[in-house]
Amino acid sequence: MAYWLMKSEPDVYSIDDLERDRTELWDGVRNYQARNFLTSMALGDKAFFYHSNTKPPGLVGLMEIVATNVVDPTQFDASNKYYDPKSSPDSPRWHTVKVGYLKTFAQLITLDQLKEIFTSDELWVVRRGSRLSVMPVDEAVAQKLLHMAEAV
DNA sequence: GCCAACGTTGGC
DNA sequence: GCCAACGTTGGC
Repeated sequence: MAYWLMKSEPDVYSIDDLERDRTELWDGVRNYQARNFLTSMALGDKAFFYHSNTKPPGLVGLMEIVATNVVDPTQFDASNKYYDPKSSPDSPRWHTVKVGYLKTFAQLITLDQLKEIFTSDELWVVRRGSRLSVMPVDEAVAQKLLHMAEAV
């Protein structure tokens, strides 16, 4: 089982929204590196939910991958923000996963804390200028994060 | 609101 | 295939 980190702006979709919805299709990723990580996810993998573009940014909870290699329907919808005219149903360009809610951390693990504890090699999200929205998290790093999330 | 980082596009 | 222009992300 692998661990991942997935970013979302809470104004667009937050951990509270996911808690309410229980599961959600993670649509709208239009970056090839992020997409490649999405397609390499397996059922039962877990993902840290990261709130970006908010104060303060950081890890807010944990999700589980409940469906893999799902064709992102927004790519075919001309009225959608994520419409991709170069993609076709015959050979869809964008695949994603469906995530399920596991838990909300008792307290946010802020980006500042992450920067104090991890190097940019250990955890890509602390890398300056990193805009990648989906990334792998090393097993040892994941265990540390889970421990931090439980300690109050 | 600013701006650095950086991915994508398109002219050549 | 290069690279300038442009658009987006996301911390601050």
